[in-house]
Amino acid sequence: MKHTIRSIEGTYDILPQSPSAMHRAAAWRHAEETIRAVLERFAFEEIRTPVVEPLALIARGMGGSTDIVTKEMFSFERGKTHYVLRPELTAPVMRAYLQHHMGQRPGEQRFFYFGPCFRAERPQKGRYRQFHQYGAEIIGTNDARADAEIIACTVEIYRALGLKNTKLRINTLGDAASRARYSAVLREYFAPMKDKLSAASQKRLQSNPLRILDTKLDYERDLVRNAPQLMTHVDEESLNHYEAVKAYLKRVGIDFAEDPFLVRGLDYYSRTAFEVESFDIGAQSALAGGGRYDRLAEAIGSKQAVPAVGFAAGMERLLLAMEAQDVSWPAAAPLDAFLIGLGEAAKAEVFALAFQLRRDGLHVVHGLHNRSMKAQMRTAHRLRARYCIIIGDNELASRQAQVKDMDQGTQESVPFDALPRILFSHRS
RNA sequence: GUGACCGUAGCUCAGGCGGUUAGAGCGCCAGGUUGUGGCCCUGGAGGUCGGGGGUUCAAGUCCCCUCGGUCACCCCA
Repeated sequence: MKHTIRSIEGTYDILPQSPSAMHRAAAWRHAEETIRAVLERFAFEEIRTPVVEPLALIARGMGGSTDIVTKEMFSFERGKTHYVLRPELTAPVMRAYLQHHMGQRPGEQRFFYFGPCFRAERPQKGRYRQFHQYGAEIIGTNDARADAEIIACTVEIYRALGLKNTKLRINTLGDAASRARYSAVLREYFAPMKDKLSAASQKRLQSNPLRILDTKLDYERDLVRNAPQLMTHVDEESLNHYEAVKAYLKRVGIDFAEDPFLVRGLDYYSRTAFEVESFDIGAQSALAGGGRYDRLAEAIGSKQAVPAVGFAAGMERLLLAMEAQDVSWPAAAPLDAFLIGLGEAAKAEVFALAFQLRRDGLHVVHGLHNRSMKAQMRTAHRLRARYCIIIGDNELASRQAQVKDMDQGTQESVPFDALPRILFSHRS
């Protein structure tokens, strides 16, 4: 409680033991392994990109009017280079795709990622300054099946984890042109009632009127309710695309709700937009979100348009939801044996024996403190060791260890070289 | 960035209107067996009461500042 150095605000440690799933390594591993298994069944390939990226990638990729870019970036400069700790992974993945000319590989490209992201927001439940996202992208096709497959994969992961009490909402934003037309219509609609809008929404009127639609302020919702519908301004091709996506989802039995006011916050989205919400994790309820982003590649410098669709999901929120629903994870591998050496010569023997048993594939530990036998037995018990192996002068002389079964309380004499066989035989 | 609540041992928490050596339970360590765990008993270590300043004869307790935590707004995964 003195001036020990602490972790930075909004960051946290994941520990071997913790009552909360989010702070417990075993829960993370279980979630990660399940996620990877599903993603790999969907034929996504893992991609890993740097934690730092050029500022311009994020600023141009996500859009200059987004909150993330204008006030939530951890950025710094050295020399002439402006760096940013990545706030998300879609733009970096697209960057890698373009940089390595991955469009030259056969067919559309399917990637998944997992890693830390950074946003300088005020921490609260489900929101941290360093947080973790996993997600997947299908790059190189505008086929509606790609959209449907991304959405299906997003929810399939929750099914695989046994997560319930979630809701999938979908919408279409139309193409770039229809989105621009609709923005103009909205500006006209809201202009007369400008002074009734919140300060934030008044700014959005200029920068991105669509964002006013998903306001959470009650008095704004009333105004929004009567606003012109996005759907009536969406281009026909996008509407057809949307209908196709919905049909594919129905075909595989994915439940969804259409939400005409669902507008994703990032500028690069067009056409399909979707979000998965949990009702168990507080105000930051979005477990995952995504959509089509056919304009991102050009925004970050590609000469050609590259159609793409993807999702991103939050690990912390997933773990909070798992915890709320008592989703369990496999217990850690049990300890096969705890070795106790009494006397210097025996301790040396135990050290070597432990090494050999580990090489044989057994999970063993021996105490490194010079403590009493009683204390070591107690430790063995607390570590839930299946066996205790005791070696003193007598055992050293006869090359026979005392092997105590910690469940039965029985004890027998076992030759050193028979130890692996005995320990393995009692595994189950 | 804004707001509310909170900050006493490793953990969970007690500490009426300020009063002298700051407590409990659990955990940890040791002893009760010259080489044996769980239960029980005994003892011990561990706190500059988040930090700084102020009021007062006296501050864990009151005031101010500050740093953290939690939750919400906002925004998003």
